[in-house]
Amino acid sequence: MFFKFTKDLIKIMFLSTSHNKIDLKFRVSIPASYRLNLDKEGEQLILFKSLQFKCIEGTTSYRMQRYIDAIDELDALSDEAFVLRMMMADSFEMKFDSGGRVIIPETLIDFAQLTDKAVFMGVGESFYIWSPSEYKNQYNHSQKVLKEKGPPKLILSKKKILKDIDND
Amino acid sequence: MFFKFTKDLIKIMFLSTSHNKIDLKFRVSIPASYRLNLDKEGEQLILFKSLQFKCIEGTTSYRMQRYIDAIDELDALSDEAFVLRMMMADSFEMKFDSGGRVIIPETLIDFAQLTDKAVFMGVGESFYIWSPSEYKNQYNHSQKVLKEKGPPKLILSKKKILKDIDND
DNA sequence: TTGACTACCATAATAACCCATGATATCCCA
DNA sequence: TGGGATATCATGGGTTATTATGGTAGTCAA
Repeated sequence: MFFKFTKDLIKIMFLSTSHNKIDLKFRVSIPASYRLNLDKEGEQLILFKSLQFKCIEGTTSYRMQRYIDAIDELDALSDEAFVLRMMMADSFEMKFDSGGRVIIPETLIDFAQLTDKAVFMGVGESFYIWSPSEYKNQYNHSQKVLKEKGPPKLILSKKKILKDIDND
Repeated sequence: MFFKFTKDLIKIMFLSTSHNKIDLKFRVSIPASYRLNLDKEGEQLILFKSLQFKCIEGTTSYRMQRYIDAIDELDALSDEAFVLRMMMADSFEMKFDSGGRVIIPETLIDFAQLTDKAVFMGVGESFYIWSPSEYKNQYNHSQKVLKEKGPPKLILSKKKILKDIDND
C-alpha cells in the first residue's frame, strides 16, 4: 500500500541526451521523448537560465512553481532572494510549432553561449541545454569524478543497508 | 505494511543469462523472463551506461525514479550530483515491438562495444548487457576470484540479516 | 512596403508497427 | 511416461508513422 503510494508520486522524467541543430531563426527541436512526457502530463515547458551552470534549464510549470516557492522561503530582502528573483525573471513559457520546435529567446541563447548546436541533457525532473563545448566540460568532469571516486554510494536506502552489512 | 514495503524493495526481477542477436537495425530481443517481470509490475525498462563496467545496465523506471529523487537531496554542485546527472543523461526509456525487442541507442552500443551479439546477465534488481568478449572477461575474473578466495560467505549472512530486517 | 514573426507544408532518415517463420519449450491425454 | 499438438521465443523483413530540419507563404505592426 505504502509502496503503491510512492509509485504514484512518480513524476515526469526527462532522460537521454541528444544533439540538435539551432537554425538561423533560433528554432530548435525539443527531443520527442521530452515532448511526449510534457503532453502526457498536460504540462507547459518553461525555459530559464540555470542557477548553477552556464546553460538553459527546461522544466515544467509545476516544478517552476516549486522553485518560486523555494525563493519565498528565503528572507525576502536578502541578496540571495534578489539574485534568484532576477534569474527567474528571465524564464519563458515555450510554444511549439507543428514540428515540435521552439524559438529560444535571445537572452537565453546569449546566456548559454549557444550558436548552431544545442545539447539536450535529461536529468530527471528537468533538462539542460548546453553548448557542445560546455556539455563536454560537464561530461569530462563527471567521468573524472567517477574514475577517482568510483560510483556514488548510498544512493538508494537499500544499497546503503547492504553496504553497511558488507563492511562488517 | 512495512513488510510489504521492504519486500518490494528487494524483489528479484532479473535472473539467468542469455545470448541474443543484435540485428542490422540494432534490434535485440529482451529475454522473455525479464519482460514478464516488467509486465507483471507494470514497469518501463530503462537502459543506461553502467557506472562500474563497460556494459549497459537495465532497470525499471521505478528504480530510476529513486535515483532522480536522490539528486534533489544532494548539493547540486557536489561530485555525486555530477555523476548522477550524467547517469540520467545516459539513460533511455525503451519501447518494445510486438516481438519483445528494443532498439539499443547508438551511444549505448558504442559504450559497451556491442556488435552482433549481446549477453544478458540478470543480477536481481537490474541486468547487464555485455559484449561476448567483455562478458567472458568478467566471467573468467569471477571464476579466478572464486578459486583464490573461495565462495563468498557474505551472501548467506547478508540474506539472513535482510530477513531479520524484514521481520522487524 | 519592409522587416520580423508565425503558422503551416516538404522531406530524408529513422523508428515503430505488423506479419511471418523456424526452433524450442510446454501442455495434455492416452 | 511418451510423443504429438500447441504455445512461446528469438529473429527476419516489409510498410507505415514519426522525427528533426529546411523552406515558404501569410500576418501584423511601423
